[in-house]
Amino acid sequence: MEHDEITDDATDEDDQKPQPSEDIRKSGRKKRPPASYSPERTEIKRRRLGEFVTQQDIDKDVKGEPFSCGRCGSPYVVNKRNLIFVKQRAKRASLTKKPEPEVKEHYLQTCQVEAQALANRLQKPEANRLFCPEYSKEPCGCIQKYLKNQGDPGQADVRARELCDLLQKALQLAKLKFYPLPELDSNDKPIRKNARKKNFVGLGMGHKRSRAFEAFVMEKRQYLRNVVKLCERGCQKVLAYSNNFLHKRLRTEKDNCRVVIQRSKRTMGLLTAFEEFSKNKCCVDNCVKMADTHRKLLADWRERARTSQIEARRVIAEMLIPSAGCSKNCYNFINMVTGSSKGVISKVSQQMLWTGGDKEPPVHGLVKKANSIKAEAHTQSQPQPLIKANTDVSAVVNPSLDVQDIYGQPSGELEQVSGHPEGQTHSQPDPKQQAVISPDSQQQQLLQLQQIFEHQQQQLIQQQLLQHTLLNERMDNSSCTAQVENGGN
DNA sequence: CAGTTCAGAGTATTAATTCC
DNA sequence: GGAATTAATACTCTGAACTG
Repeated sequence: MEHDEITDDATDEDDQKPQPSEDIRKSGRKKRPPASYSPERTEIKRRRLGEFVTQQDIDKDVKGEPFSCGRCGSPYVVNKRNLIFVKQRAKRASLTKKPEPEVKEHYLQTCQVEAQALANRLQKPEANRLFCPEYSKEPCGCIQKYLKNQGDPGQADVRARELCDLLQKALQLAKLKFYPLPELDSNDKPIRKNARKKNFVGLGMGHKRSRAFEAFVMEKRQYLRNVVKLCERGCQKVLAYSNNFLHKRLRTEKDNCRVVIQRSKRTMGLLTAFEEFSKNKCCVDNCVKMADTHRKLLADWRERARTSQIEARRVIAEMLIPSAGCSKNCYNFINMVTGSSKGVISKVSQQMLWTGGDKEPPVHGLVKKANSIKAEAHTQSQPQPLIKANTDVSAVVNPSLDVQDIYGQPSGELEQVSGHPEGQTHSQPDPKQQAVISPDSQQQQLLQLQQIFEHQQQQLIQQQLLQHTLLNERMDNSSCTAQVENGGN
């Protein structure tokens, strides 16, 4: 009876043992083989998990030659599963790469020709804007599809006229400004000089769009998105507004940006109330019980997560801090509290693992890029000795180089394994940027980086030793089993 | 249950431009 | 020169479906 209640994990362990003979109890039920709680697994299961277990596997996987760690002598490269993921990802990325510029260009030209033909047919010049330019992996063409393929084909021009009317109205309203325009003469010049100044034109010097345009865009955008089913770029084409028009934070507005971001339950205030938490099941540890005991903490976490994406990541990181060994809040619970998706939680979790518990989120890629461009420009204007010192620094502190050398892996394939993931880059300042940092702080940073690197290396070595030990145990066991079997035969 | 994948959507940045 | 606008681009997040 107790055996039947053993968890799946335990069952997994059970079927790893060789089963010499199927003993039958008096009751007629099969006798279960003795359960082992060691981390052994069956050949099939081990292969499914992507672990490398045989000598054959070892020989195959490292450049076709037997691998041996320069420090600990382990024949393993950290974790083959990660290697496989990296390879698969690289393979998939190559399959889903962006279209060639010529292909995209050709697509846009075709769109323009078709739209021009439509404009001629309708005798509305504005209609030459009526096409969707979006082309990331595949052409979107939402506007074209709506005009050609949806509903009665005979009504295509009716639908085109409808979109064209919206476009005309949008273009008309787009000319209006937030501030009253001065009266113009026949040459489109203000009748009175400095007329705008007298009307007290505020920030933006009269560029700001009118409320009428804003209201029109907001209303019709909903219709185009929800009813006509156009993509965002398609809506922008029809309603003559830009990406920034929606998202740019204006200094002259209280709410900053015009669009209400409706991207998550969190921002929409649709998260589960704390009172309801205990009614939901999250995991075996029942993390949701915290809603009864630590409600203030949860409320604080939720409030912080609501403020920004970056803060949300910090909160997730805090929630992922292990307590009592490796026990930590489950993904479902974190999702309930913060509203963040599993993908993000998973990313943060990985970053925490890679960095040994660094809670700070990585710098946004564009900021990183912009900084490196600025630093590069700055470096070029710096005196030569500083640049040289900088180069040395990069050579010393770049763990990926060293680790890759140790493992003898081809570059690019081990970036995840090498303890130098994307998420970690924030804690390691761009070497190029260090050109502008004083020598003292540079030395301090260098010291910190070296400590981080040493810590990572220790972790890797520990992992390898563990795997080595496990393999030896397995090989011992399997050789024993083989001997027993041979003896039996 | 932890983690991955992927399409679609949102976000952040640059560079050019306009206007005063 | 400063504050607004734009398009283009690249990056990140969400959420559902899926895997092991």
